[in-house]
Amino acid sequence: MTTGKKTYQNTILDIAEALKLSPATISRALNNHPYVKEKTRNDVMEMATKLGYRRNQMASGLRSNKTRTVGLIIPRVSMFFHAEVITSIQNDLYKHGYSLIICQSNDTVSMERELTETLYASRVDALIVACTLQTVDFSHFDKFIDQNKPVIFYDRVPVGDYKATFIKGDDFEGAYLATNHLIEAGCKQIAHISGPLTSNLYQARAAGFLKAMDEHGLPVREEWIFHQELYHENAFRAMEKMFDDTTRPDGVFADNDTSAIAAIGYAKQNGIAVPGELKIAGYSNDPRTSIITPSVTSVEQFPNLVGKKVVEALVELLSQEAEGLAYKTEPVIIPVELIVRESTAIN
Amino acid sequence: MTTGKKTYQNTILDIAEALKLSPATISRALNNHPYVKEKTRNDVMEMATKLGYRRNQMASGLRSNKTRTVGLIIPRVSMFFHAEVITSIQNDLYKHGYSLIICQSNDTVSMERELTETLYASRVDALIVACTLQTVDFSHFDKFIDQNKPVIFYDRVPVGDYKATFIKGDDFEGAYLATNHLIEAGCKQIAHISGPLTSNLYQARAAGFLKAMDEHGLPVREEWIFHQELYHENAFRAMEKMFDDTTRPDGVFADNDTSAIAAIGYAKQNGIAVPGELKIAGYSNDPRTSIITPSVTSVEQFPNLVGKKVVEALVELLSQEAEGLAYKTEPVIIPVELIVRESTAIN
DNA sequence: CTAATTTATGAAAACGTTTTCATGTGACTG
DNA sequence: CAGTCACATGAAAACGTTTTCATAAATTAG
Repeated sequence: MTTGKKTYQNTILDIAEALKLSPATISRALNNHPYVKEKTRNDVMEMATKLGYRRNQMASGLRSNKTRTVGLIIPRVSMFFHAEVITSIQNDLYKHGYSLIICQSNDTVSMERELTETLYASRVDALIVACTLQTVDFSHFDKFIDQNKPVIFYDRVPVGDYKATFIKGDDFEGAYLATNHLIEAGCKQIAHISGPLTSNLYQARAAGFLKAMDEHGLPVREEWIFHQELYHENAFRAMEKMFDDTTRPDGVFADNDTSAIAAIGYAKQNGIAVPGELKIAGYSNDPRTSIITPSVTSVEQFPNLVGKKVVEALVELLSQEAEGLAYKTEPVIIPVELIVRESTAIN
Repeated sequence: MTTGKKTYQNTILDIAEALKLSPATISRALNNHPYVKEKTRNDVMEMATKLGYRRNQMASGLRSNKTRTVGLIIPRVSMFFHAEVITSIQNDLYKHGYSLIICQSNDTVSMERELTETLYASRVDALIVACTLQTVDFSHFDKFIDQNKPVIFYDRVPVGDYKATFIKGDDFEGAYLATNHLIEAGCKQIAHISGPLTSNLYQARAAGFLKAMDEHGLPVREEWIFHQELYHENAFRAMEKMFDDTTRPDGVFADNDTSAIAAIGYAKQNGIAVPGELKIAGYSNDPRTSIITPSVTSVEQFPNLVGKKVVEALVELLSQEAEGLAYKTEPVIIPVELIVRESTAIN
């Protein structure tokens, strides 16, 4: 090798030089600009692949102020529902030429804040967020909103007004369906293991639960309504409390499947027959629900559909761009479906 | 507002102007360059937060040829093992100031190729890969290797020599332990539901299985060794084949838990007692294994440890950088542990 | 007290694109 | 056939940093 040129890293200038054209033309050819001759475009494309050229996103992003990258903040990738949503989002987004930076807040507000900053520094074109259960102040997202960069919330969304796009499940309906189903299966004394009321999810589910109870004129026992982090141990302890009494529930509606599974576990350990003495329903249709014995009735949330809708909205917002309004005024509501299994069978 | 300046997007120049300093000094202050007065640094920091300044990664990356971003390619985020690994990687990486771009190959080679190109275009500083089960040609990663950018493979790694860093589980040992355990529990006729032999994983596990069988002088029936995609239906069909015969296996070692669970399902449907007539062991210690009845013996792979080791190696490689060799010559082997449950209990 | 060195800052170039503006074709219009 | 207009290209500026080089100020050495 005589000319001591750099070994790899081919740029637009290398193509320009090779073809005796200006870098401007190369750029235009690569970006499908209309004013470039068919032949020129072909030449450029050919030379580009020949030289193994790859656009430098840094340079491109700096100049055009677009990164073709979207940031995603979720509590944890290892939660079944979110894992499915991500898979769907990432695959769909890729088809539209966008990359995804996935970040986990570990369900803490401070981390969510930091990540928002980091993603802002990376100048992502948009943000997709399933926020923390404790997030009630959303000002850390203002930076994006102010710059007209779309922010899409899914599943866990801000309550109240906010200049962002909302894609959410029909949590009210889900809870209503499940509770109704328990009642129709014969339950008269139903407990509700729910999450923190800071989140829209559990507000809606609590309401759905109460509506069903109310419609059937069933009394609601305050001590049987739990608002707590939906961990296995918490649910187990809730069960202990409920059953440490002479009047016992004959139905439990849990706001996630981990809690429902914990309830099943408690029942097994204490010789309580499910569904004979106690019926249990969960939420999310986690794969575990169909495997455990007895299998657990649960509410399907269609994570793939959620992902699809998120990307749909995003692509629309990113394409119109200039025309103000970087958000959709109406929330998209994803339907739910009750999957009935053994844990709520009629005796 | 009289001066029609841009509303947000504060840059280093804005700080410079506000403090009557040059942009160079601001940059140095922000990057902890030694030659900057204590007071100056403080002033800069203060003004930076006051103006809500955030470094523009595009510009920074373009100039310094560093993005502080790492690319990750995995088959699917929704696989339990990988979800756990990602969580661990992402959290650890974040502590070192790196972001992660997560991509899914959907376990297809062509997608893996494309994603590698995309991540190259984004000029990520390094690549973490759990490759496809069918990836036998690794030339698409050469672009990174040639430019001395670290490539770290975990779990599914290239067989043979390749200038990259390997973090892998002790698959041979895992299979050996599981098979041994089945034998010691009394099994004499053991089947093996394994994955495609293109992958290092299943080569090693096949070998471990055979070693254990051999050591105990047990015969291996060719028709009971399956190399196939490890899906539920495939495993179910394998079970049908095995049990459609007069001589039936009394033990099944499956290379993942989905297959083991399918085996349990088949046994349940056909009235075969587990562990009475048939003992079953799986691989990965998926949460489902401890929930199903009977619970399934499985091999724990310590995904968190895998993630930790990946980041450890990466940070080391990225820090030495200049000193050639962007890979570790010795693979890191993550130990495994057999988790014994009901499905292999002695009768 | 001067010379050499270290510390602190600024000016300006550089990174690889995209985009505005200018310019030159050739084709169409009236 | 002159004037307008769509097409095709190039020159050069711009994006916001980092970094090299130069220089000034402060410190140390001799």
